[in-house]
Amino acid sequence: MPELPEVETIVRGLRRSVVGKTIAAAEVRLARMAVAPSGVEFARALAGSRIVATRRRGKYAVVELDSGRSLVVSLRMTGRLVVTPRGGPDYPRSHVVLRFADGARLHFADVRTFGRMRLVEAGEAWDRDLGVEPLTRGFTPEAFIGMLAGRTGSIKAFLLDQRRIAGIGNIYASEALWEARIRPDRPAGKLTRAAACRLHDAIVNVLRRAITKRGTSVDDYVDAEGLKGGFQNDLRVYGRHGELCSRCRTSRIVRTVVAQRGTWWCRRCQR
DNA sequence: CTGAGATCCTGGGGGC
DNA sequence: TGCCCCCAGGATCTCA
Repeated sequence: MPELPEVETIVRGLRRSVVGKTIAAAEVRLARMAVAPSGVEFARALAGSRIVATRRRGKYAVVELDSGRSLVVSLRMTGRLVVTPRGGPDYPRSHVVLRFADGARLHFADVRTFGRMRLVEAGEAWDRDLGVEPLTRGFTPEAFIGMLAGRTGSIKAFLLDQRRIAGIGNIYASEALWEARIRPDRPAGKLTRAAACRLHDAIVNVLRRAITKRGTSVDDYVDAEGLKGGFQNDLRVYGRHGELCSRCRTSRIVRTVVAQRGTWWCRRCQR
């Protein structure tokens, strides 16, 4: 599942490979893919535009066009944005294709077709419901503590809520909670100050380390070049139920369900 | 406001 | 071993 580090890696790859290119044609091959505006209008609006920048907001990839509009891409679970060279083979399950004037192509491929593409106008507040970016100055320990106050839901659910902090998904929520030694089902508002500070640091650290390793490939994720990430080798709990905890080396990692999501943690280390 | 459940879709894992 | 069934999972919408 592409989360913040994976989308950041994709966006950096796109920055190198497609910024400056002009879209000759856009093709929506699978009609039921959620593309806005729909159908012919989407293709017509993109044709002739030049890509001027790519960036990330939460788990969204943003492709900025010279028209001032932006193409906002949500990859959900299995979405991919992969660039193929002129004359190269087609890409599997490529449901939306941007063909550039130089022959290269940007593929929006998605096995489960949950991904979405949306063309937004200049200045449109498409991200108004997204919370703070965890890797910016605005995400301070004090800000985090303030956000937690009074929240009765689990800290795991809080971390997954994109309206609070944008970009954390199931993998990095589990990893950050392990690093901070906090039970995933603890009520968010009940964390001690010290625990909240540990979690704040853990979130920032795990996301940064994952970006350094170009993201986590546990199932479908690949970057814009079609390459897997490397952070799956650094995961301490996610998907590792039954294995000994690498910190206490006493307790085995368990899998429970918290906030309707599979959650991996160490009963001994995380309180 | 807040939390829970349904929804979408398919590969792959678990169960028999 | 092989086959079939079931279900995870992010965001969004509806409902209590």
